[in-house]
Amino acid sequence: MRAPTILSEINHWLEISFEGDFSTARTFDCGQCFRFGPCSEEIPPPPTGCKNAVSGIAYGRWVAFADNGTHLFVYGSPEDFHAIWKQYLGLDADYVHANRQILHALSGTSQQHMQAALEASRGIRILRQEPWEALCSFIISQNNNIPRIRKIIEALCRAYGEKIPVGYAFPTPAALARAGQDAIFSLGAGFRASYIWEAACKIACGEFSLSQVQNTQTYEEARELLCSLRGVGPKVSACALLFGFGKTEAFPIDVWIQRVIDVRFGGKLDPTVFGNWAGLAQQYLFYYERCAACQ
DNA sequence: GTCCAGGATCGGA
DNA sequence: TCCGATCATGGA
Repeated sequence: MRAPTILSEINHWLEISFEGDFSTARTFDCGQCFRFGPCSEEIPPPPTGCKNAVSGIAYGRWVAFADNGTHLFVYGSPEDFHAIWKQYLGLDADYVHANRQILHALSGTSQQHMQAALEASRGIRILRQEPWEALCSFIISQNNNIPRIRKIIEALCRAYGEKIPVGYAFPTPAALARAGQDAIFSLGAGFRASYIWEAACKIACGEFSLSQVQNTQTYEEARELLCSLRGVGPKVSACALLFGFGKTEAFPIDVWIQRVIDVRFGGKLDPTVFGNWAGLAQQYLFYYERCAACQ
């Protein structure tokens, strides 16, 4: 595939050329990350033709993204684009191939449903988030709704994240370990506070290694490691591995995905048919089903 | 007041 | 192994 390249730079907006599709709105509104929203900061507007600019914080940096349907625009330095955002946005992965693989894994009505899901979700990319942020975020997500997940995460960042030029970084495990379980509870985390605090303590003191999860030989091994943490089960571990560890074969099954499988795939869908891109197929189905529910 | 939210844990059958 | 209750909280 053709490597993503910077075409121009105007008012700190980098214009990026890349292969495949990219939708800013869908990528940041499909429930995989919780720290991005409509760009309200006073910065130069993105070049003409752009809509749905979003901004947020990842890897300890404030950043904004926008697109005009064909090109992507990144508000940041070329150095950060190559060092961080290229990978973060999945521009280094072959989505043309991925989409083909996902569709060809199915046939008949199953393939038609997947085709519809892909069209509805076109341009969604699986973000490569920081492992701890993804793990912690999806621990918070359990039996919770997205607006409140965002609210709890923002409270955590404001209270225990490092202050950066615009906003706050996601708090480190050490910072949350020091904060204590009661403090995390008081920010609105509810029964999840003990899960967050215990995981933070184990990581901070070295009893649990995120890099060991990253470097396991098999996916199953990584999943078992994460599930050894209290408050981390099949769904949370799969989301963390997919969005935080770049393990795109993960296929998180929540109530929405289970509904898709029951209603559109006759009650059974084997994720392994999508190979290394099961997670992307899952995200298409998730967005598709949630959109259908909104209309 | 009731129900639900990108679930996981625990106790009892 | 399976199943239901329970876990905080806030918005609909």
